Amino acid sequence: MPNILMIDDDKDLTDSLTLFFKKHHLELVVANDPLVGLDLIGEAHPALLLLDVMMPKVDGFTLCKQVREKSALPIIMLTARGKLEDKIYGFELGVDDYLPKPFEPLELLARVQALLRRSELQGPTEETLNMMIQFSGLDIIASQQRVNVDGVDIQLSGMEFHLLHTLATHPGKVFNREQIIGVLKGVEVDLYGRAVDILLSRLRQKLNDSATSPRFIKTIRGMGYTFIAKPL
Amino acid sequence: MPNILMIDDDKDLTDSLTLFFKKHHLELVVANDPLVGLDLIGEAHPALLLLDVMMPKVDGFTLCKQVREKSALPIIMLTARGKLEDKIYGFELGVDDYLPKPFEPLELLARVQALLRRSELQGPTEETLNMMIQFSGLDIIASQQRVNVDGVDIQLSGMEFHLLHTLATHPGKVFNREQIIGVLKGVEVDLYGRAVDILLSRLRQKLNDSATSPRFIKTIRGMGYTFIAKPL
DNA sequence: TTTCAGTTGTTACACTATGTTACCCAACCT
DNA sequence: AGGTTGGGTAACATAGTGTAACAACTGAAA
Repeated sequence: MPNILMIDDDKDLTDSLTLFFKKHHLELVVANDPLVGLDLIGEAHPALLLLDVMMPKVDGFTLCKQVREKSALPIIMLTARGKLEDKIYGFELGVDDYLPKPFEPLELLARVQALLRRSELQGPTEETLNMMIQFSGLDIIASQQRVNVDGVDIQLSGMEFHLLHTLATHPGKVFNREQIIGVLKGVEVDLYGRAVDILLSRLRQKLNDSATSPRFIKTIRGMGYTFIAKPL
Repeated sequence: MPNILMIDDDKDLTDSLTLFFKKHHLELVVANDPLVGLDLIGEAHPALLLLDVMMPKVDGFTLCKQVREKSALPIIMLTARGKLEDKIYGFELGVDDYLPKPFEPLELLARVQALLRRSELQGPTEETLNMMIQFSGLDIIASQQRVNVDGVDIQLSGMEFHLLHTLATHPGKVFNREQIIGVLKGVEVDLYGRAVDILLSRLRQKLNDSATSPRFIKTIRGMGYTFIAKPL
């Protein structure tokens, strides 16, 4: 179930599209405030971004630039400015498609699906392939799901790796259990037992880490867990 | 230099666009006859297809269908028929973008570049299909269906090869079992047993790979399989 | 046609990753 | 201190995966 983030201050539009997309088995996550939207990209991990141009505070072009600095997230730009120069400018910023308002919801849907179809075939980029996350005593080779502690390769299960990767890419950020479950399972679980704790416990064992005097993952009582390894 | 195939019977248009694209460092290969165009796809190995809808002999929709049966070649449809239903129909056939005539050449160029940008991230272009795919310890020669592991040629069955090729051209992408069955059989099947698992198991044996500490194909529990070989 | 070899699918059972329960301890309160 | 809460993890329960062994299919040769 791919989820799609729409950043647009027009609440009427976002409301009606949410409904429309749901009918077609797509989940639309909405941010009516562009700054909130930017945060949501990191949290909701959308498969595609629908971006309005004219918004208060930050305009869509600027937002687009910021997103593109970090990721190849598919973007469709929506705007009342249908002038050629605007379109060209949008495409130059790295937008994938540009649809002038007002548009038919069906056409938007078709374009969204076409772009998803195209980008789902996509593997990681060259940089991602060789990317390593390194800390003192801990190397994580993301593309191969390999982890090395103090020079020794260790074998993590899929979930353990995913969890470690998530924490390690956000050092210092405290994740609570719901967020962790959310990241690991996709977004929709609210009932869980101690699964996260056990997972953490097993991960620590394999990392040779201790709960009481942690080197990599620290427990924040009443809150969750956070990554504290020393940078290299 | 990516080359682009345009199939359109309007010679004035194709001539002027050829010139225009050349100015922008893109080579446009033209077929004014749709049947010739279909042949050219196999010969010129274009990176992208510009397709007119209304042509004598064969219409663009039919042509599009035929192309999509064989490949994921990026397609932009160009047509005077700008009605919603036409667009929807086009997208349903697997088109990537749909631009109503008359259009500004600059807009077409921007859309072509956007689509190339997107699909180049993606993995195999048509040319790649005939080339060698190489990873550390693994060579795949697609045109000859030959595979070499650590310097030793190994003998794969048709399905095993097809599977390996599919995974290897999308490193990092997780394929679930339905997708794998779909790719291998060409049909969407939802009933299946453990056929995929067995196929994988046999492939791993021949590749000298292990399920528990994989070098080439990793299992993602509850999801499917993904290719993780080290790039060369 | 039969026969054979190679390929693909099914069944069955072993194993592993993950989730649940339960109990204990540490941290944080009066 | 005693009590309460949240976290660590051992031990068990379950579901997803690996693969051996057999069955069915395919196509080529006899």
